[in-house]
Parts: sequence; structure tokens; C-alpha cells
Amino acid sequence: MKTLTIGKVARLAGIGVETIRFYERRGLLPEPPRDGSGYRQYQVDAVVRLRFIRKAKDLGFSLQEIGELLALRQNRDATCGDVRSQAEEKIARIEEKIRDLQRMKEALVGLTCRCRSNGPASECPILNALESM
Amino acid sequence: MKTLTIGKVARLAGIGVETIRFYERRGLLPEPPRDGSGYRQYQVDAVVRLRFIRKAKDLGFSLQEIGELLALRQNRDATCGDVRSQAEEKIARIEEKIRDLQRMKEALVGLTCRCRSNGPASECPILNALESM
DNA sequence: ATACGCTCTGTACCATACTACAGGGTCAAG
DNA sequence: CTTGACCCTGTAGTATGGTACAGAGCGTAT
Repeated sequence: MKTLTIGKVARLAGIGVETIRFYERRGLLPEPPRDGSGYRQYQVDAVVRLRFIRKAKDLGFSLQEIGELLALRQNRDATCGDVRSQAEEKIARIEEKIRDLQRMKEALVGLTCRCRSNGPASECPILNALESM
Repeated sequence: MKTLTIGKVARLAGIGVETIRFYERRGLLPEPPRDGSGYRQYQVDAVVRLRFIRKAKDLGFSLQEIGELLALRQNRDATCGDVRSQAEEKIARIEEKIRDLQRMKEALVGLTCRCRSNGPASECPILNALESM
């Protein structure tokens, strides 16, 4: 069976070599067998796993959470519902974060409306509001 | 004029003593004069400044950005418009972040809809989608 | 006078997610 | 047989925003 070096895996998965070693240290990627000179020998499924990690990261999962998802996938007893509830929890946290940001934005918009853009910064209603809030 | 020790300032501003020294190192708080034994002697305006920092942080400004806002306030030549444009830039970045999170959420919601919650995790459409995306 | 609480400096540590070396060994092409 | 591209380990640095000491001095109350 054909094996891949870490550099080829990195190119195929679209991430850096150092990052792969970093994921291995973090337990996200199993330690592959080594050849006679200590080079890592990867199977194609390593690329699949790394792409999984990348996509999950794009969706906002932390490496910690990605590790949990990967463990679920490995676990024969885990059900699709387990995965679904992780995703739903993540959705809830994303919604919370969106609400936080919206509150921030509202506060800032409120402040900029009171600012007439002329005059010294020392009398700016935005700064004054921050001081006296 | 009555001065305050770092501990009193911390209690009044609602933050930790270590944090105040940290802000001083980061240049967010000017170095106060010292008494004979090297104790920091604060004026009441230090409390005002620290509350400003706390509130700006609540609004999502980074310490870097807060430093810039404080510098504007100090600068006689800076106008209220300068502050306003900083705030508007921040609003734009917040909106961008909200859009990112909304895209993430949409993707996750799309995945959970296709999941029927029964069956093993290894056949979960969410995990499969992450793999083949 | 001595104990307790406060302050000082300096350094190291927490999490997150990498990234960048240094100082070696290995492999394949020309 | 040399050159260049790759691989190895281990350590340290990046940025963010702090927190937690150690080991010392200081100040006040009893």
C-alpha cells in the first residue's frame, strides 16, 4: 500500500507540516508508523481526517471540540443523535455570541449618533459616555 | 490632595491589582508617582480611566484599540470625528463577525436537518458531510 | 513587638492555535 | 558525490488578556 510523507499529506490537506505535527501532539491525529529513518508514513485517510479538522474549524469548532467529534466518530456506541446534540449545542453558543455582538453594536451605534463629528476629542460624547457609564 | 493605593483603586474600579499593574506595563495607564517606600500614589482620575478601559472592553474593543482611544482623548488635535471613525470601523468589524457567525450557524443547521438522530455515529450525515465537503 | 495585610519586582504560567527556528539526518536528481 | 529539498526532535516565540506566585519590604493595630 502506498504511503505518504508528511509534506504530501500537508499539501493534499491544505495545511502546514508543522501544523500536522502539532495536531499529532494534541491527539487529533493518531501517530502514524515510521519508516527505517523515522519518517512518518501516512495513509490517505490521514488526509481525510485533516480535511475534516479544517472544515470543522471553519464551522467554528475549537480543536477540543473537534477532538470530541472525532472520538464520537470512532466510537461504535455513539449515535448520530450524540453528534447532533453537539452540533445543536454549538449552534446555541453561536447564537449567544451573535446576540453579544449585536448588543455591542447597538451600544456603539447609539454613541456615534450622539457625536456631531466636530470639536475636540476631549469633548466627544462617545468618550464621555465611556467614562461615565 | 488625597492619593489612593493600588488596592483601593482596584476596588473602586472593580478590577484586580495585578491587572492594574498589567495595564501599566501595556501603557494603558500612566505610571503614577511613588511615595517614600515605592508605593504607587494614584489620583481619582486613575479610577475613571480604569472604568473607561473596562467599559470599552465590554464593548468589544481590544486593549490595543483602547490604547488608541485613550490617546485620542489625550490629543488636543484629535477631533470628535476621529473617535467617531474609530467607532464606525469597530461597528463594521462587529458586523463582519456577525455575518461570519451566521454563515457558520446556517451550515450547522443545514447539517442537523439531514440527521435523523438514530443509527451509529459512523453513518451520521453531519460527520460524513464534514469529511466530504 | 509582632502579626496581619498590603505593596513591591520579577518571573512564570493559563488557554488557544499555531509558527519558527536550530541543528541535525535522509533522499533523489544530475 | 554534491546539492537541494525534504524529514526529524525539541524548544521557543507569536498574540491576547490576564493570573499566580516567590521573596522581599512596609504600615498599622493590638
